[in-house]
Amino acid sequence: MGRPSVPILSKQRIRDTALEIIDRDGLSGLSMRKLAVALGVQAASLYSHVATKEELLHAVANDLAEQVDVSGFAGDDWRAALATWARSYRAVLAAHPNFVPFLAYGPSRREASLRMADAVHGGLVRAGWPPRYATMIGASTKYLVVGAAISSFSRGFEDDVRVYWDRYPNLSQAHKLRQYADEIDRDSFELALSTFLDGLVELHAAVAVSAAGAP
Amino acid sequence: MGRPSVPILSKQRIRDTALEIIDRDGLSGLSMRKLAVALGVQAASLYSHVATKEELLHAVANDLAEQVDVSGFAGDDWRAALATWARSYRAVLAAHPNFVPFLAYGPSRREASLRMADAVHGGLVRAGWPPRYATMIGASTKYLVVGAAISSFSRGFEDDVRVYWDRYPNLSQAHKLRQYADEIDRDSFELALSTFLDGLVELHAAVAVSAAGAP
DNA sequence: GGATTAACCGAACGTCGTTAGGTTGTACTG
DNA sequence: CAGTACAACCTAACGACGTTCGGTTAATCC
Repeated sequence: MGRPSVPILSKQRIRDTALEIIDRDGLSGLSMRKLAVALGVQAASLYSHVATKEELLHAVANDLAEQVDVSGFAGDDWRAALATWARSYRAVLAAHPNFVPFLAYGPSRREASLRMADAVHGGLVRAGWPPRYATMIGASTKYLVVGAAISSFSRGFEDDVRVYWDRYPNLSQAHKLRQYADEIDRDSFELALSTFLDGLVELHAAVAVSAAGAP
Repeated sequence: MGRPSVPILSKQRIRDTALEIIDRDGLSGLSMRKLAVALGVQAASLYSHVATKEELLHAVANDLAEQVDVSGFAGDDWRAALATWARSYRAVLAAHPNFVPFLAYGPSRREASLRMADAVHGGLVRAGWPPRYATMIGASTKYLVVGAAISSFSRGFEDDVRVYWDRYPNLSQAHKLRQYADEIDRDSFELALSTFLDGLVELHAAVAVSAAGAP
């Protein structure tokens, strides 16, 4: 066959198609061969553009991290910025539930994840939080988001639904159970988030460095 | 050849050895062949005791879930029970960091997980929480625990920060270095947990069903 | 003591990620 | 404008994986 007149592959197209397959067939449903077929190519050809499957997945993760909204940390309302960040983060993960488990392997070497962490930390310090608190708050919020994503979206709610079933016998229709689970998940997340942020507001008054904070 | 005089394998020994390999070599470091070698047996022999590798991993997960302490929910201090549960849950996951990512696939059909969820839910309802709040509080707490476990134990970005720390000025904190990472993780978790629980105490006063709650 | 079953083995199947080496088109060099 | 370099795809194969099939032998049951 040889080289095509116009290139068939590009790193971006490979990443996009990989995410499509993951969304459709699950994380373990993605193989380099299946990905190659979806791109109209042989599996070996992918390795001209991608070093390894794992690197590809990290690149996909990086694309997703880029979609998280950290713009709020440029402003002066740190509570709103945290809330926006957390909800946006969660929304991105919820849009690709099958991919969430991969994030469990940590944000190693992902540019966008580090940029995100940097924006959060900088915004909080600028709002008067001592650096150590800024670090902890960023970590805690991420715990909530990632924990919610993993516990909820990634196919695990089947058994939780059974528990809900016992507690709420009026929900006897299976299709409503799914709806209800989503609602419970969102409400649980919002409960934890708002409780956490409210607590932080009190804490801020006690520990904030006023020099960098209010005008 | 043939059947041994005294059985070499047992389900429990297979599970224990599998967890040992995961702890040592990581989740992807466990293969049925390697597991068989560790047990002094051929790979095919495992399938007399275990239907599939995934089922084996779920069984291991079930063993771990059994170690989580939900005894507090038998008492009448729901806040202490929640705190004990969360810390115990986290400790179990921290003891087997390489296994945490598997939990991302959800606790489907794990008896011990269901028992745990049931104990939590029952304890909270007995303390006067409306069932819907009991469900949400259980979910929220689990978010925190699982999120903390995944974000922290399973390959955090301590090493990478060393690589990137000149490029991201807000991240160049000594807090992120490896020797402080564990401390930061624990403190972040405790910050989120105590803030959450404190918020719940206020909420309890507003929504609790007094009939079932206090004496 | 003969049949059944439990426990392990050897060999194989199909799939996986990945690599080596080929072929052909495009782009640059003299 | 010929020649070379390289880029982008190919075919073929490697070793490891989860799993299955059909043995072989020891314990167990009637």
